[in-house]
Parts: sequence; structure tokens; C-alpha cells
Amino acid sequence: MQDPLSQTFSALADPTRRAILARLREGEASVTELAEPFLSQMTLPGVTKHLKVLEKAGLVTKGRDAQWRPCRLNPEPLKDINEWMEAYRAHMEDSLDRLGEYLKTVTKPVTQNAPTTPSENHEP
Amino acid sequence: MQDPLSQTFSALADPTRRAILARLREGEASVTELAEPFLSQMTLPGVTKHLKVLEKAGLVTKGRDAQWRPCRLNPEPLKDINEWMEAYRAHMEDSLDRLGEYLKTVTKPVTQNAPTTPSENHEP
DNA sequence: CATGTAATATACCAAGCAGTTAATTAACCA
DNA sequence: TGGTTAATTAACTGCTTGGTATATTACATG
Repeated sequence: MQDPLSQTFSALADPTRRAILARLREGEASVTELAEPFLSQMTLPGVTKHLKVLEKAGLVTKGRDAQWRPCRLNPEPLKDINEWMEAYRAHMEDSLDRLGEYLKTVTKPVTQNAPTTPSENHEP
Repeated sequence: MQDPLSQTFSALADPTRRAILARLREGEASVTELAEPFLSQMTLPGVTKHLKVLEKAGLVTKGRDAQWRPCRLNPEPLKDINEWMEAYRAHMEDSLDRLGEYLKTVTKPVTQNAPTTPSENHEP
């Protein structure tokens, strides 16, 4: 049993599942419709499993229409992530500022001394 | 090898790791300092492993000061998550509206239902 | 009723992960 | 030099995860 936030994060930690969510942004879809783009890489039960993960995380809800299970996006859990991120927003902007200043010092004349350890930029 | 976004999400899908990040928001800390709050539930190598996950995801960078490895928060990967969430922001507001309307319909009659379990929030 | 379609359940496997204990590296200090 | 502290590595375990093939349930219609 995981806490809800962990469950949401881990549900999102898979490109197939994120693609399913992206598809659902455009509206309801049945399981086979959702599965269709992946059937070259994965079987239908595979997709069903991914859907179940999303469902357990509360990101997707399934209805019933005869033999179809129309799936809908439920963005509620994303709000919790959004809220969690809030605390880091200032840091994100800070590091943007630092990058800006770093770039300034780098593009300025040679007389400027070395910036405070650019520290390997992971992703440029 | 995972795509970077999946790697970030999955790094965040653990309460210990999120707590470490939260601690790092307040500034640099050595591994033992970071580990201290968890040592009742987990050994030091356990924490080291979590740190390595965060490091691989690019969320934490380690420096060196003699025998210490001062760790710092690197919020860069969070920007990607933020960007990813952008596409869902409209949906979140939509569902907020729906919640608002739902509450309106619910708060009309006398049947004020109980608040949905405050649920101890781990990280403020 | 028999058949086709939508979806899930079951049982299994390989790989990865969270955690442990014990050993090891690396730096400082006296 | 030897001892202490900081941190990592190695080797192992149990559990979860992502995927499969196969079987099964549920519904609609000829």
C-alpha cells in the first residue's frame, strides 16, 4: 500500500501510461481504442494492466456501455502533484535566474572571474 | 534506460526520496545529515541508494568536501514535469469548476456531509 | 442458441527495486 | 602509523512490475 502521492507519481512514471492519459485528454475512449496505438508493441492484456494502474491511482475512471468500458480522464490526482510542486516553484525560478546570470557572465568580457562552479549542467 | 521524464517521476514516487528533497530545499546537507531522520526505519546504505536514484534522475547533485559529500537540490528536472503538467492544467480547472458546482448542489440541503478525511499530509 | 466482439482474469516469467549485512574506500587526526 | 568518521560497494533476499499466452466472462445479434 502506497501513499496516494507516490501512487500517482509512479503511475505517471511510464510512457505508455502517459500516452494513454494524453489520448484521454481528447475525450472518452474504449479500451480497444486506447490500446490501438500500442498493439504493435504490446498485447491487449498489457494495456488493460496499464489502465488498471491508472485506475487505481485515480487518474482514469471506467464506465460501462454494454460490452464497452468507456474510459475518462480524472485529473484530480494531478492537483496533488501540482500542490506538491508548489514548494519547489521558487527553486525552479531561482535556478533559471542563476542560469541567466551565468550566461551573462559567460558572454561578457574575459575580465569576469569564473562563475560559482557551473557544476556540470545535466541537461543543457 | 528510461526516458528522463519517467525517471524523474519514478524518483519522486517514494516518500523517503521526497522527504530528502524537502530537506534539501532548506540548503545543502551531507549524506549522514540527510539520513539522520530515517535511521530509525532504514540503514545508511539504504539512504545512499535513495540518494543515488535522485542523483541519476538529476534531482540532486553531490559535491565533495574532504570526507563529506554535500548534497544539493537541482530543481531542473522538475521543470520538465511542470511543463508536462501544463497540458492538464485546463482539465484540472475544469474539474475544479465541476467540484464547485457539485458543492453548490450539496451544500444546499441540510445534509452537510463529513469532510473527506483530512489525510495526514506527509509533506507540507 | 451459436457466434463474434470487448474486456478481464489467471498463471507464469524475467527484470528491477527496496532493503539488509558486511566489507571497503577515502579522508582526517593524533 | 593506526584509529575514527563519512560514505560507498558488494552480495544477497523478498517483493513488485511489465510483459506474455491462454482461458473466461459478458454482451449483442444472426
